[in-house]
Amino acid sequence: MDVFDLKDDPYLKVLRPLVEAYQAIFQVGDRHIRSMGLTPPQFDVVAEFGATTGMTCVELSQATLLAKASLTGIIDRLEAKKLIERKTVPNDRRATNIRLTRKGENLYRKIFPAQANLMRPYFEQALTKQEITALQDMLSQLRNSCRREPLS
Amino acid sequence: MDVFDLKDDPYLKVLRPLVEAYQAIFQVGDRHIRSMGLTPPQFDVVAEFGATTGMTCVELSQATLLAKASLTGIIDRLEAKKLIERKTVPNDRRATNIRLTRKGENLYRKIFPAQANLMRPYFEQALTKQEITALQDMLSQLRNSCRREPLS
DNA sequence: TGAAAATAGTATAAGTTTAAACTATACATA
DNA sequence: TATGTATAGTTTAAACTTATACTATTTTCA
Repeated sequence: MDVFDLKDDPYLKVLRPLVEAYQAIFQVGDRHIRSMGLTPPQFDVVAEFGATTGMTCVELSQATLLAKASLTGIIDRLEAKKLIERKTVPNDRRATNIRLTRKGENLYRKIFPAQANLMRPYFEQALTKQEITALQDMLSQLRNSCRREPLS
Repeated sequence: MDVFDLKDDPYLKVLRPLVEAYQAIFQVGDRHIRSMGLTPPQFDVVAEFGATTGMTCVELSQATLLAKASLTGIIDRLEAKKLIERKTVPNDRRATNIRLTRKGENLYRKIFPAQANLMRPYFEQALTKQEITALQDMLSQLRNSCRREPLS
């Protein structure tokens, strides 16, 4: 076990601000999403379909960062609300094409811009354009580092 | 609804890197935590008790950022593992003092430094000291902004 | 070709999250 | 002091997450 001053530990320094920012951001957004009758993961799915003509479950999983196993239930409930539909894929009987219904598209056109408009001021009042770019870069660095094996 | 180029939207620019970094960081840490027989929230609770002589449920909730209602079950399971114990508080019969058992302290002394040592290299290889400080500041800004009402 | 390996989607179980309501106790103040 | 209000912790129900395993298909390649 290394000798290390915990007050200077980069992990411990970033962890709490990261969790607090993450929670605060989603607390604002989630309240709005729930008021529209969706749960946050359900919104993620609807939001992802934007201009597309549908995706398979695996593609949707990659796009939304939701686990494949979680999607089964989320899609079930969106289907029950008649917001999306599952269709068979011609050349692969394992796969499913999932897409918005007419009703789902209407909801998308309403809820997605509203969500972006709701969140934008919180970001604009907190950070300059340069800071946004810097933040974006540092978070990407961190993500890449954690996906690689560590040096030591 | 504002006219706005979505490609420049600070919210949309930061959101995905934030979620990806968050997931990648916790994916590394969580694997380690589970290998020690704890779930991530259970680890958070054990880690929080460090040098303390115990806390109430509300204090623990503030310290760990876990919801009060979630803590009931988490504490139940940690108590079943004999890692923490609930004791009554002298002057307030509503409150409960929660603290590590001997067994829980031993686990804490082992698992907390191990976790910090595991995560440190990923952060050190991703960001300089200055960047760590900048990241910390920007995340705090964002948190504060989201906790305030928006300007507009 | 035909068996092994990979893939798509679903199922399962344990644990967590959220919002909401509820119980018991403490506090405030009229 | 009585009564309303706040607080601590728990409970409930619905949805989600994770790891794991399973079914049905497709792909690979010996």
